[in-house]
Formats: sequence, structure tokens, C-alpha cells
Amino acid sequence: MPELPEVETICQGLTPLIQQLDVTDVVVRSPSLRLPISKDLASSLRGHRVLTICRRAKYLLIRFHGDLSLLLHLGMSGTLRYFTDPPPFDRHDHVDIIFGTDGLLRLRDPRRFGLILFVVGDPLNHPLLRSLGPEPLSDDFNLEYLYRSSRNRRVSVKIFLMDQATVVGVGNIYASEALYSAGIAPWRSVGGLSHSECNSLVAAIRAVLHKAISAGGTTIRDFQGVEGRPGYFSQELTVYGREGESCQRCKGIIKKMKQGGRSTFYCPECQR
DNA sequence: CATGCGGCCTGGCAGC
DNA sequence: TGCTGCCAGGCCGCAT
Repeated sequence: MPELPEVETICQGLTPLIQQLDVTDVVVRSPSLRLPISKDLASSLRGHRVLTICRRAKYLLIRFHGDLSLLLHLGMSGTLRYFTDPPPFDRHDHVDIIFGTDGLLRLRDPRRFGLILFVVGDPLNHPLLRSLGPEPLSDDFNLEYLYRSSRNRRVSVKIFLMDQATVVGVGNIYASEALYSAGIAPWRSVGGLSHSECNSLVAAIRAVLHKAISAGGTTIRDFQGVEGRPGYFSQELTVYGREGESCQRCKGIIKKMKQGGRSTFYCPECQR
């Protein structure tokens, strides 16, 4: 479900809620998500204080006192909610991290494509994080980088953008949105993009992600922040989910196609 | 190496 | 009222 803006929204929402709280217990109800949940999760975390919450790519990192971290990924359908007065759990509420009488953090993930891992030491060195590309909102993601890394590549620009080795955090929604914004057709071979097209694309990716973060992410069906609020960027989507509607720029009709088994939305008139 | 595809899961919805 | 098939914010492993 969540791409960078949604994970960032969760990260920012979570920080004031759980920073400095002590874990008193962890309840694991489902043994496996994408990877098995460690049996030692509860015993390892109990008694540890939350230091910081940060994001790397679409992963959420919760750092605890004592060089311990939780590495979470929400897959397609994961949500994290913080409750001071928790409702009864349902069958997809896989993990509760309990902070005494303050409240609890609940991980729900119906499709179980998500992940919750316990890491000792620097979580950025974890194999899952080590080979990721640059953060799109950092200086490392720039025109020169995109231009050089795309040379001699024949994949379509949309598939290339969604590859987390290229740049992290851009998923199916924001890839379509950024390409529309940059006026680039999603099926174009990325190696054929000009210097100036790469420049537009870098700017478009950054802009759309920034705007989406400001809006608290995008809710298509079930994304919600840690306090249950939806993301309002859905209203600002220009092409995603708008097949058949008219383009805001040129009165063309938004079309849908498949790339790598995923839907891509675009305007056939103003994306070339 | 780069590319393309199926698989992992469940739930919701359209169409019959 | 079913049932069936398709679709969904991601990612990994495998075959070519």
C-alpha cells in the first residue's frame, strides 16, 4: 500500500506519540508476514525505550535504547495505528507493541506482504536496506545521477523509476503522477531520455512526493495515518485512477495500460 | 548483467 | 443470492 509519502506520514505522526515510551510487552498473533516474525521479539524489546523513528525508502525504522531497532515494511496493505484505548483486535492485527498504560502500536496487514524485523546494531546495514538506491528527496538523487544510471538501459522509464535500486520510495501511484507531470510517456525506454527530460523527471518526482507528504499521503482504499486519518493527496491525483477522465492540461482522455503487471495511467496527448 | 514474469496473500467489487 | 474472475500503494526469485 504505502509509498514514500505514506510511510513518511506514518513516521512523522508516530514520533510524538511513542518517542521516549518504554515497551512493556509485545504480542505476536501471526507467525509470519513476508518473513517469519522472530519468536524473540517480545523478550528482546521488553523494557526498551523508543529513541527515534525514521524512514529509509518504504521502510520504517524504530530505534530503541541499547542499539536495537525494529525494521517495518507495510507491503501493500499494512497499517500502523497507535491506540490509547485499543479496540478488540481482528484477525489481521498481527502485532501489538505495548507501552504500559500509555497505549499500544498495532500492526495490521491483511495481505501479509509486510515485514517486521528485529535488528541489533545499525539497521541501515541490514541486507534489505543495503542495496537500495538514493532517497529521492536527498541531494544524491539529481540530474547527473538519473542521467548516468539510465544510460544503456532499455527498460521503460516507469519500470525503472519503480525499481528501488534506481531510486527509493516511488511506487505505482507516484510513478504515474511524476511521469505525467514531466510530460514523459511511461513506455519510453529510459536510456533514450534526453538530459533535459531527465531534469524534468527529477524535479517532477521531488515535487509530487513533497506535495503528497504535505497532504498526509494518498488514500485509495485503506491507507490511514497512525491516528486513523486518511491521506488527502487522493484529491490531487492527476492521472492515477482517472481512466476516462479528461486531462487537466490538454483535454485529452486519461488512459490506462499494463506495465510489468501493474496499471499505468497517462495522458496520450501531453506525455510524449 | 538486464529484463520479464509468476508468486506470495486477502478482500472487495463487477458481472453473470 | 451466490459464484468466478479480476484488481489492489510491493517485492522477491527464477527463467531467459
